[in-house]
Amino acid sequence: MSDTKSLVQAKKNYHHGDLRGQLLEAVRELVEREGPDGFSIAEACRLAGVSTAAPYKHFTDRHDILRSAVLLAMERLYAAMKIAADAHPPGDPARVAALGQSYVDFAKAEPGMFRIMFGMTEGQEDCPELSGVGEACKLLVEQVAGDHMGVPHDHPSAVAWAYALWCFVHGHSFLQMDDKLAQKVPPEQEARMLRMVGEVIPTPS
Amino acid sequence: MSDTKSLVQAKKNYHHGDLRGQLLEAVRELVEREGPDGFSIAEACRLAGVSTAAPYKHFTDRHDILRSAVLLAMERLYAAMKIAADAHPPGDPARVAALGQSYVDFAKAEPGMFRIMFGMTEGQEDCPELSGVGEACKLLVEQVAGDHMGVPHDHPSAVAWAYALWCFVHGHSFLQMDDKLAQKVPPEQEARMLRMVGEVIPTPS
DNA sequence: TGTACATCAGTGAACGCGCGTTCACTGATGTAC
DNA sequence: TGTACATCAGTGAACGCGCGTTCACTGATGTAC
Repeated sequence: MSDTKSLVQAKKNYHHGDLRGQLLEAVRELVEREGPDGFSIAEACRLAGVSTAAPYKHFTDRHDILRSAVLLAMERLYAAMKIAADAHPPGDPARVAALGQSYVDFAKAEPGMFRIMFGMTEGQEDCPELSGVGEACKLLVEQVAGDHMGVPHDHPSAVAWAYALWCFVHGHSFLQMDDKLAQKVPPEQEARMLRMVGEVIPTPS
Repeated sequence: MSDTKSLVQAKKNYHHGDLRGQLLEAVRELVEREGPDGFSIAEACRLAGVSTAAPYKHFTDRHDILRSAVLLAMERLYAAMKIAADAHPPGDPARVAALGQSYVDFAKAEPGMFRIMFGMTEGQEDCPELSGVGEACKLLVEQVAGDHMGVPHDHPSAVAWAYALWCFVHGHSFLQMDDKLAQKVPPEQEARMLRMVGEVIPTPS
């Protein structure tokens, strides 16, 4: 048994079980291990234990693979945010904090994918599925913000505050990944910061 | 006159005036035009109008070039932040807003370099000069925060609030560059948001 | 149940490409006399 | 002022490499009879 098989654990014989899914998983693994630039089709194939021609049975080209991997990651992020939001009743300040924490946790768990999701310029601009999940995330934050402020989710104040929240949490996520300019923030301080954010109740104007 | 020359405007004959500087400028140009990944030594040489071997008289390798370009960009960022901070008296809420605005403006003016500065994982970890400028930026924000709150720059509350400020502005910068998840924020709203941040005066604990 | 066949997910060899880096070289410049 | 020479920033050709993509192929699987 080669170590390639042990890593991805499949490939019974000729026909793969789910090569598409396994390739996307290989991409994720590579991006996390080697960094956002450390991904190539060849490497992913090696990881999945197939020839370099195999992916073209499931994807049109390199962009398609990366886009699909990003879409999956976005769905993971949305799922995490949803779970966090659902764990607290509307209006509970802890709900805002939990939502933010889920975002930060995702960035810490998958820094490579997170960077690609928000730092890519390559060729994933016009992808309706991607913008769909993006919109869903945005809506979720706006709903939590609206509940928090006691206004509908599409109230301008809720939208504005949701955006400000997002900025804050997004920036914190990036700075923690980089640790180039910023100090590492210990978990307690991070939690306290997010709790404070949840306690701010802007007055709707 | 080739368009290469017209772009970078130099190379009198054999000896270049300042090839080092011109290569770094070419990198900046390429990164802004083609995106963070669209940089190669070969392309930069083409832009500067020299052979692909020339850079090795000034840099040790690819990493060295990129690191030098990032360092220059960091110094531009610091200079912009310093000017913004110096334009207002200590304690003036407008000073905080101006500092934030300078940061956002830089990200908008040089999105490619900004992404590389804060998104690179390649090989610029152990660069004392880089961390030096990074520290200087951080100190500047902490000083502005301390002045704003009426405490010394190294007071824990100033440090914490400076970090929070940075998160917010950094996140906003990234979200505006991406415009994947977030709407484009019009300049007036951006200015209002930064002004509001400047009006928050956290009580030091 | 057994055979014939269509399907299509895989192979593996090959391609052209642009890259980073090296090498021996060349020729412009500044300095010593 | 003029000549000889050391310096060193440039050249241009070459290299090996890994990449993305293609191609004709092969063989496992499911279905029809």
